Amino acid sequence: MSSCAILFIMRTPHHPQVEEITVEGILHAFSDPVRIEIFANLATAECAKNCSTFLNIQKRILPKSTLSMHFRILREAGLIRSERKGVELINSTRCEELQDRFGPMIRAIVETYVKQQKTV
Amino acid sequence: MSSCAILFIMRTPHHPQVEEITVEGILHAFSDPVRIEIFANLATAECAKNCSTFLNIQKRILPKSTLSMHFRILREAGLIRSERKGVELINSTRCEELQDRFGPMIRAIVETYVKQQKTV
DNA sequence: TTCATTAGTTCCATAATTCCGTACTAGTGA
DNA sequence: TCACTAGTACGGAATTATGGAACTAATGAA
Repeated sequence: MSSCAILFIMRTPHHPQVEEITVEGILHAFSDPVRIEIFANLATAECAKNCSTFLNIQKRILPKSTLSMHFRILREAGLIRSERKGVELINSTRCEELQDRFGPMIRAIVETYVKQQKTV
Repeated sequence: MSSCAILFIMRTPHHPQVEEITVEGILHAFSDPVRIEIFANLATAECAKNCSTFLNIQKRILPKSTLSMHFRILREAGLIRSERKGVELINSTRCEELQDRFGPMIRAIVETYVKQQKTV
């Protein structure tokens, strides 16, 4: 049973319950330029995206392991959902679930960030 | 002239121009529980407060040097203004200056944080 | 003056995080 | 079975945070 749990670590990554999500956790996740860029991109995108979409981000190439870490932090903060589809991990925001408690805050952050990026 | 500048380092701490302030900087400043607590407290307070007001915060006693660093980060992110008044440093938010570019975001963050603290 | 006191800052050694190269696992398709 | 692709785990290097001790700057009393 425990070996089974270990086997599944790479299959279904852990997502916190909505009640476990905190403002501090969200703000820490957003405190990195790469992560807020990823989230803003996912939030304004038409469809979910895999991790490798972001290997090129903010004018530099990120190592896979670094990118993996950024996705883990966004996931553990409760901001995104990652689902395995074949060999890929498909990422989307959890905006609907977060709407009640964090909706206005997250929307304001993303809007302000996107507006800033346009002017720079 | 340069020695004069050095002399004044401990008198008037540096505050960035509004144009220099960034979303990432603000979110990094807010990513620490102590700092968001300080800012929320200043934002909802009737009057400006000195640093030592916060030596006791979040159920623990902070060393002066740590507190000093937290204020510096809030200041350098452009979130607060610190003005010397005698032996004290009087801190207040820069909400009015920030209103145009960051008002809605900061308000949403503080509101969400304050609401969370009430329920916990 | 000089001394004591208070409020913050700076310095620096240690602790904790983050970053990233390498080796790995898991799924797919030939 | 093998090669390939997508992503994770591990561990050391680089960076950042923490906090004690020594410091500066203002004030007020003797």
